Amino acid sequence: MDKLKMLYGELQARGLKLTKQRSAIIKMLNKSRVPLTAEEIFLRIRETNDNTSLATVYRNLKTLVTAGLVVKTGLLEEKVQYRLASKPHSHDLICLGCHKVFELTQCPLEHLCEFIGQREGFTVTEHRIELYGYCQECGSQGKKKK
Amino acid sequence: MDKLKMLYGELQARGLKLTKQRSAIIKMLNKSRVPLTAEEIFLRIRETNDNTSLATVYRNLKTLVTAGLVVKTGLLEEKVQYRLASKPHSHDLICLGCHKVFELTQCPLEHLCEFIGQREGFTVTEHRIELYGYCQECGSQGKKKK
DNA sequence: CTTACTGCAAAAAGTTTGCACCAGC
DNA sequence: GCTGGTGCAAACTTTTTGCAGTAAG
Repeated sequence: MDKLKMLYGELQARGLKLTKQRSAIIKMLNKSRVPLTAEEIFLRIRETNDNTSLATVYRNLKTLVTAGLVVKTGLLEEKVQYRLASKPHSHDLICLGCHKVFELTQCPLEHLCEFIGQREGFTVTEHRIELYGYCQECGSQGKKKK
Repeated sequence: MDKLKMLYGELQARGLKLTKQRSAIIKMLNKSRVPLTAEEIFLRIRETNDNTSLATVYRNLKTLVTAGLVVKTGLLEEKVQYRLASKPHSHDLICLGCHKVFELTQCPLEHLCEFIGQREGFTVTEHRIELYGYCQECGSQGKKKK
């Protein structure tokens, strides 16, 4: 729950209010092992927090992405998904079987980035890595998905 | 133009026909330095190739993505974009200034992947890396975008 | 109090689909 | 010729917006 406090701090630092709906969205994303679509967030929030509108979810996701607290994913999926931005430089291991997301706490590119940038004459300011495959549980089944 | 031939071969190998529209889409993606949205492709194709429908562009993009010839990108942009799948394991340097995409011909993760996978108990079958920053021309301007 | 945030309903944007016709192989 | 591909228009899904009312700081 420490992470949540930090996030709330981030919000206030940017002059954003901490509304019931906004905090619900953040909590939901924080709780989920899997990235969520806007609609999924909406549905889950609604279970506890009665009248909440999908429009608000969209508005907040946009705000949070702009604020850098949330990132989009899901290029391999049908729909755009959202998840909390990870701590600086952790990346994702995404299981094609169960769709869980495992975080790499150590960035494998950290040191490579500068080097690559220099070689290509490019100033790398940000990077995104997604590793796809199968986690231990989904193991070698391989074809399981869908 | 060698690349195009290869792609066409890929198509036929999968029993997909090489229609005028399909080839136009591929050429367009091949020509562009920047990933394109479905609509952009449609508009550009239409300039030369009269009556073409947006629906066909969507259908083909879907087919091509499934066939593995095209990939989605654009998590940092508003809309989903498409580009030709790169040769096995090249990755992207994406300029935040001019939006051009530079390809890394050498995969920095190649050897790291297995290692990471093992350490995390994860079988990595695929990965996606996007490096963002500024290319030489856009250089240190830094704030240029928008 | 002030200003940002919200819900609702309506609108816009993006994507898919049914159908009759057409074109690669 | 057969089968998959296409254009068009309509349907659908996803996302955005205007507005009046509400709540956080």
